[in-house]
Amino acid sequence: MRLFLEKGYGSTSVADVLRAARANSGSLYHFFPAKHDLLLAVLERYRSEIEPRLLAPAWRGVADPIERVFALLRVYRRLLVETGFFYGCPVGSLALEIHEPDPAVRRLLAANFERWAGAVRGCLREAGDRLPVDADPRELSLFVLAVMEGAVMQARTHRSLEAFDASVRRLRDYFRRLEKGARRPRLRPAPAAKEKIR
Amino acid sequence: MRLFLEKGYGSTSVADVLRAARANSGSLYHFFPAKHDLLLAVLERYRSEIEPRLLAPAWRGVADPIERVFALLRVYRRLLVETGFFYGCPVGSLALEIHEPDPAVRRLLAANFERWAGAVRGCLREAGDRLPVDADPRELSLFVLAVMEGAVMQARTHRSLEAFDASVRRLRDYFRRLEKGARRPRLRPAPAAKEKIR
DNA sequence: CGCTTGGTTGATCGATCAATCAAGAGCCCC
DNA sequence: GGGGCTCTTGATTGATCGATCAACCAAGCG
Repeated sequence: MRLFLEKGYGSTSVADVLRAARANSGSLYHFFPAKHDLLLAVLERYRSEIEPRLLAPAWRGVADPIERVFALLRVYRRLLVETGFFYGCPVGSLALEIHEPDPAVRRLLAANFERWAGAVRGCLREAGDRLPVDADPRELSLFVLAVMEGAVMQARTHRSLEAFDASVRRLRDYFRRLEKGARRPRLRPAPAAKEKIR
Repeated sequence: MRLFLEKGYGSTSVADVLRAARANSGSLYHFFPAKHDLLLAVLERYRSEIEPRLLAPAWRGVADPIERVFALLRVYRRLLVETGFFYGCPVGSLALEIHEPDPAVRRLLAANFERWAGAVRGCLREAGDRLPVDADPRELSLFVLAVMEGAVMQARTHRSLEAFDASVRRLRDYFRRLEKGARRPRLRPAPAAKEKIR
């Protein structure tokens, strides 16, 4: 996982993996028939770790569903800073590196995106009527993912947070305007009869 | 350019280039000291072609500056469709593939982003007071680039336009709300005293 | 005609690539 | 103690990688 994140899939040789894992080629190939299966395993693990290793820490102490979206973005910001713009979103990097139309790999990349966006979607749904009815949570979640990936890409390229911070700020502005626009239908600020979905 | 776009830099062998160009290795290395310089030349050409080969056709017949932003996004949408989600943004793909901190390559990638975002920024400045004063054109242009790159990434991964269209729709919604919010200060629709910057 | 310059040819280099394989090690059950 | 199983060892394979090189070619010039 570390090597694919740092050097990408194609530029990581099996010898690199063997050295880092202090294993012999025979052992590796006993469990993974080909290098390709290593990528599949990495992508599966990323997917399974999105919830416990990414979302859970990011949302610790953050109850507000919309704030959670930005808390998630803050994790990527911190990752960029702490690694000197070396690590970005591993899934995004692999998604653009893999050009071959391998169905299994693409399905796993899509599953990673789907879980990420699905989590954001959950937040937006939880936000309920704070957002306008025409702000489809599904659309919005895909939009947030696009902004994150594009922002991380620019940050890594420029080795600067400017584009990242600018993008997050504009996204924040959008959400502010969405919330302001949603308050039109019901003007009563009373939180008493707030119906709970689910 | 075609090979780097289709297979990426690392997965394109010099032999691939030689075959496609019907040249011999000696000839290639006479002009390009190393494969690395091939990448530099490609990135320089991309940068110089942004204006004539991307912006000019995209904006033909589109006068409205804000519409031009979305006309630009439409080019990427068409590219995705016409190539069956094979081609995306070449600069974005290379930006995420190149992990080594090569200064020359990174500078050229950044220059490509800068020119793209700069063009969008020009549109936004031209839009003038149709946008709120607090909507910094620089921030907005980086935001638009992030959305484009993230949207293309998702489209290629899912082999579907859903995330792309959703992202563009949300960006459109954002601009609509920005325009609506900007109309507050000056309510007169008279275009007479419109001062022209530069 | 000889000589220079700019470019071409394609075999060849050592390194590295992903992947293989025969041999053996450790362990459990009988 | 011995068979059977899982897993490890590491040398080795053939292909491919980026890059080099001496030889060659054609146009230009005096």
